[in-house]
Amino acid sequence: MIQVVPEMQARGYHHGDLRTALIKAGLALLEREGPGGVSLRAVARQVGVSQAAPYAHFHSKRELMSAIATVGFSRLRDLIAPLASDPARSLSDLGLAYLDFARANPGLYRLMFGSDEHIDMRNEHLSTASRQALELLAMKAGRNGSDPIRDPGPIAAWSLVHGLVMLLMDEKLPSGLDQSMPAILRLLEPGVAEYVKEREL
Amino acid sequence: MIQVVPEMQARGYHHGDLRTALIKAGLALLEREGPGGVSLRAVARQVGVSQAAPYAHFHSKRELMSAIATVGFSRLRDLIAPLASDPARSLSDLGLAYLDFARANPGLYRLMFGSDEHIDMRNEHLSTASRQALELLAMKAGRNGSDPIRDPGPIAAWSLVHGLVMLLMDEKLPSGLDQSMPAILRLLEPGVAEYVKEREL
DNA sequence: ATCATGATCTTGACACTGTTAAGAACGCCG
DNA sequence: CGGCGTTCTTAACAGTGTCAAGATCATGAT
Repeated sequence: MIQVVPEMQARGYHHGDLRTALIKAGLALLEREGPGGVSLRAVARQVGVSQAAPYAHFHSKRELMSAIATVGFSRLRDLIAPLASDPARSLSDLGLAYLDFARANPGLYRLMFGSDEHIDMRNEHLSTASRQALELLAMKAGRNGSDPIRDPGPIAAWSLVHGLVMLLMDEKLPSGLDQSMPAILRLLEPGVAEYVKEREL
Repeated sequence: MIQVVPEMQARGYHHGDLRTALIKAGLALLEREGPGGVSLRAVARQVGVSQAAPYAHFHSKRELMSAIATVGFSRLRDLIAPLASDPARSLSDLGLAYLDFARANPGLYRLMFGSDEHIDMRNEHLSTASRQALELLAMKAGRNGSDPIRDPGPIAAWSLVHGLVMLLMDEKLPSGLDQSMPAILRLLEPGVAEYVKEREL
């Protein structure tokens, strides 16, 4: 027997692929309960191992959560990548796609873009996955060659969408706003155009 | 002796004013550690009472946190109240004041406007304090008589400022943006004006 | 083929958390 | 002065993240 790759052989003392199983179970629990509701022990229970088993693969709960957030950023990148970067409609279209992602994965979004109490942005995999997704997003959203640091346009756009996502998820806004989203997102475009014209960029 | 109000008599078996002392200590701990770092036992320890003492004044930790958030909304209302409601500059000025409040009390802001895992919006005091502050804010920001439900302007404005606050607090944005804030906030005004003109309001 | 080694997993424990029960100490009203 | 309700303490429970010790397994070296 020439090393049968242990796919899906969850029987016996050794699990076989505990690391990814923990991440998958964590993702499920995350969407069901939110970031605060994920407990390492519950994830282990779900997978059918003891409470301390995860520590063979993650130094801490925070590291598991960081791994989960990492797959979140990969998903976001894959979702953004095929979108056209039409400079005219890009802002609101990108905003809608971003919004869809957040509303389809609220727990994951909160984990990725919330406070760093649950994840560790110094984690290498996480920080590169995050950078890749956000740089792609900035590339599709910004005018080519603009300085994303000083340019208020992209910052305002991201803030607007992020704030909208958060307020919607936390139910701080009245319900039934779904068809207003495009109009809300487009409100920024005249201001950005005007800013660009004034600075003659 | 006509009922000497027990101010500041923290000695003996009975504390004297434990309820407000807990709220005050909770506020301090909240700003030092964030909402997730506040523990009922730590607050009790700070005040010098046993772990179960708070339960004479609050049914649960969530109720203490709700009381803390309530003073947060009162503070916000008092801070917004004296501001002029100049319809021309109101949006960005209000936004700057709101932003100042959030950055001066990041833990409190997160508690007030974050997810409802820590506070209970069905709490009567909290919901009225919240409503008062937000209605005042909407009144100062909105055109008089506009329907705040369907009008995308106020929603976009709140979302923009809230998102900006969150991204700044969570250090997702590059540093040194302070002087860009007015420009960022003003980016919404042309779009709102245009929207109003189109609808001929 | 055996064996040692390192990776993986279990059991048991520790300190911490929110919360409740039982009872002690206190202020106040009759 | 006596009872009573409020306030507070101690003790306990289940849950958490984390670590230490040890058991089990897979695999490479001999």
